Amino acid sequence: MLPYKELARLDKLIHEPARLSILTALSACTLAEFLFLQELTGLTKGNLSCHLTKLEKGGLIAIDKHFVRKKIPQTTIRITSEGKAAVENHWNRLEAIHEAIRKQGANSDRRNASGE
Amino acid sequence: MLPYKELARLDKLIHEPARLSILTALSACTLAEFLFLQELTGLTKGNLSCHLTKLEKGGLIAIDKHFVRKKIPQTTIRITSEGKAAVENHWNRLEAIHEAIRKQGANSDRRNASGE
DNA sequence: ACAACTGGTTTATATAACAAACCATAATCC
DNA sequence: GGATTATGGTTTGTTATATAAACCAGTTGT
Repeated sequence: MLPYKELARLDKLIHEPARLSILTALSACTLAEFLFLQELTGLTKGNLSCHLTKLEKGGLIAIDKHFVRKKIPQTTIRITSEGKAAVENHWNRLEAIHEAIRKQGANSDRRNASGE
Repeated sequence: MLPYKELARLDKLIHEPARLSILTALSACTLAEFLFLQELTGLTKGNLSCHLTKLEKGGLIAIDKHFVRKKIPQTTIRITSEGKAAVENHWNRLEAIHEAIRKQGANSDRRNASGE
């Protein structure tokens, strides 16, 4: 596909900054606690909670809500294999698109679609 | 700043896929016609129009609406110097963040904030 | 004259992001 | 032992956003 079109059509579930941060962070951990993830990303709890829900619905992460010693609530998150593949793929595509544009972009100084 | 925080706080005016595509395309042209930009990015007219308005309000692009031979309406767009700097900076930051995470991310497999 | 096309803009809607308020339990203080 | 604060989040509400669909003025074709 043309690089600019590909760029314009990037998956926004993954591309959104907060979620890209979450997913990339999770790619580097086997398991992350909610509060750890909050500190890493700097997001508010409410915000993080919403983004996690969205990512879980998309099948990119798995959320486990449990209690420590049957008392203290604790939410742990891990990335799914699909999630991991999706983030890696996203970063690779970003890089590839940017590279493609850098190479061919120099001689694309046309003002209209027909090249008139 | 910590790379995950920086990632989560990226400027969304620039980062949004359609606008990143528009800005990156404009960086490679001295001037672009509306329809040319539409073909490059694959966006609908209405959608493109809205994104352009937003980018203009942000001072990243300049829009010139005029008539060809006093008859045919034509909208041409060029990127401002601030806009050009902002997109280049955005791509550079994305790359730098990704690189930083790749380097230090390997040993960040901690489950909680305190490193307990 | 009427239909269809150009080159867009405006409007409407559905979704999104985010902050603020909330809630249950637990530990702390007096 | 009652109130107070802290922990670990979730729910709710507001505002902004992205997108499609409808529209519009002018022009060209028949």
